[in-house]
Amino acid sequence: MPAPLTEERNRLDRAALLDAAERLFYERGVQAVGMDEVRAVSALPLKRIYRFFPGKEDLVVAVLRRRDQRWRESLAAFVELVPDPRERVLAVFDWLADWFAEPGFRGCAWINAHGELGSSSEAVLAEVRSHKRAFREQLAEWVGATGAPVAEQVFLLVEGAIVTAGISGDPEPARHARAAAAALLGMP
Amino acid sequence: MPAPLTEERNRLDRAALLDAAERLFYERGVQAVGMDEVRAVSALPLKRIYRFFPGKEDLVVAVLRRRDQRWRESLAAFVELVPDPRERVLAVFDWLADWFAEPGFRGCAWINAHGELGSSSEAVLAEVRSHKRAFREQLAEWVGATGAPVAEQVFLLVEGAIVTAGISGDPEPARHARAAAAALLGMP
DNA sequence: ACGCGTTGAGAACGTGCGTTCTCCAATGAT
DNA sequence: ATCATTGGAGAACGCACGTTCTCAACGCGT
Repeated sequence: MPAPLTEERNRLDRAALLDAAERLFYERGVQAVGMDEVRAVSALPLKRIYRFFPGKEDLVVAVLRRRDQRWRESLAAFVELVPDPRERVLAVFDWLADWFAEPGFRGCAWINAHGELGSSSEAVLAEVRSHKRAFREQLAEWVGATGAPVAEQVFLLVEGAIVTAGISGDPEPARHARAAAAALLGMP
Repeated sequence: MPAPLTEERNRLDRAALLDAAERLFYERGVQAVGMDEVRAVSALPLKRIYRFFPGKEDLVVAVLRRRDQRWRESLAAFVELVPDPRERVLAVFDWLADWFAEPGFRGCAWINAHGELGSSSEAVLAEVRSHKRAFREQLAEWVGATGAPVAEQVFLLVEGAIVTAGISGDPEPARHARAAAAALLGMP
């Protein structure tokens, strides 16, 4: 019964591949990273990489999709510890502040991918829009629970904060966006 | 005295080159456009292009710099027609709404360039930061004139609206951001 | 122990990039 | 008219990419 062993190894290697690709793509951009570098960092034969994903575009999409899961789950796990609806919305910005302060933070992976590939890869564009839609709905539920009809506005603050922190390299936008969200929620 | 004629032709050709490059880079991304395509669209010999700009990176920076001038001047000309300070700030979002609705709108050229080249080109990164700083200061003056200390928050709303409109292809974020700005300015 | 199908490691391939070089026509001074 | 110099048009170069191919080593059923 080597079959289960093979499957287990597949799972691990696939994860290692996505780890390597995600790190490289996020740090340096998709087009600036060659498949050979992905191979070197993942320590997987090129042949096996192309068995997992038939082309680079598929790898990019898979990276974004897995990151979407992790990113939104991590955010949800953090903010849902906060019981009060309005404080819960503000906790989103506390989570952002922690994220912005992480070493190697370089803005939103989906926005970056959109700028780089949004016009040339239909699949990447769809994945970016899917992530943004999912996050927007997630956020809209939390904001909706406060009773204030400002979900879209809070979403724009989050997006602005991520982009600005990514470009400036400064986590400060999280605090300003938090203050703005508090005002919109009627918390003086 | 062919010198003045030559200079005039240089000015025109340089403008045609920047026009071609700006259109191509914005529509399809910088890395997706080859210098040969810039040559074809600008109808200039490659040799002359490389006389104007020693490398593609210099061309990219020049495109961003000229666009920054045009973009901020156009915005200022629009909003400074409005005398009332608070209405003037809201006019920024009306200008954004018009921009978002233009055919071929594909988000913020500087944010896109940052996602694509921010980690590999120091010169592009500096140009992007310079544009964002200049715009932020411009906006801070207009917001400052209202007396409300919310310049940074309004800036984040603008950035969020641009990014979101660029990804979704929908100009609606301008209206939501406008409503949020009005609330922050204390306009019920 | 022994074939035999599968895998790993990396060379090879075709393509397209940014950049430079070649060559010839046009121009302007003598 | 001639000749030196410039500038245009595009071929050529070197390189790096995504992808595919080669071939030796290995594992497993018999």
